[in-house]
Amino acid sequence: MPWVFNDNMPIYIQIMEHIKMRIATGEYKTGEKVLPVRELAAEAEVNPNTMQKALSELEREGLLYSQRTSGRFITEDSKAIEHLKNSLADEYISWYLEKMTQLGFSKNDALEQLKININKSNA
Amino acid sequence: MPWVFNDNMPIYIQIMEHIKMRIATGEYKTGEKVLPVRELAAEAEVNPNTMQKALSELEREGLLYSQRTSGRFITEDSKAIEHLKNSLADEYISWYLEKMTQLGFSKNDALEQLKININKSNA
DNA sequence: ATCATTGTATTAACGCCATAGTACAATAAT
DNA sequence: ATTATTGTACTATGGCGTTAATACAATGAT
Repeated sequence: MPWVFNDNMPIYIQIMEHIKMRIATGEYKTGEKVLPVRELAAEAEVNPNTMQKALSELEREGLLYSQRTSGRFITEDSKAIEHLKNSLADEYISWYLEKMTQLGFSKNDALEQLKININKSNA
Repeated sequence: MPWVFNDNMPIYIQIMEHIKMRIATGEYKTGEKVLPVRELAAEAEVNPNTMQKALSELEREGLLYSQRTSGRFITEDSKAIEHLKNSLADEYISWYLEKMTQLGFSKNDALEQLKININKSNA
């Protein structure tokens, strides 16, 4: 499965978001070992240095930890993972409301437009 | 009113979005003259070259046009402006649904979470 | 003990973004 | 006619992101 990046944001930031998403949804499980940097880099078709940068940032944020030579693992702090999922969701909701408000929609309009879009794609 | 930028995207891209928003909402009206590059740059606290880049990109997209020395103007194509507003809204909606879906929410969950957030902030 | 695997560090090169400073061409204002 | 204003172009500099290539240290596997 190819990792998709866009050009207006640093790749390493997008990798971080990608991995956060996988942790938040439980696709990467608590304490689970992740693939070695070099393999992840190959999978994402990215330079190992770039992957390393993303991973060490995630480590700094406490979502991963590495053991010198046995590999790198997802945090065992399940509260942190729960918190991650909630804060991502909050982030997305706030962003949506903010943008729609800037566009001139009220909050209820923003809700309505979402409803309409969902119903449309169900038809 | 200070223009707010974040660090993970080129400033000129963010300026483009900022101005698109103003055009879409009608804050900048059809055919209206916009401030000279240098003044916009000063207002945004950005280098004139950066503002120039954003403006010429918007011109390439047909949202602005410039007359050699009399200044720069908002497009008079009101259909394009209407289309801009719709496509921005669609973009925001799709993005929200996509992210929430990736996080493991169903579309209806995404709707519910939005409702909850709106009610919370009204309380 | 040896070897492969792991995370990590370092150096070099290139491109894009942003700033700074300067200049020019066309036109509007006087 | 002269001047100010406008968009535009150009050069140089610095920083960050990305790739490439290489190397080292620690440990697990054999």
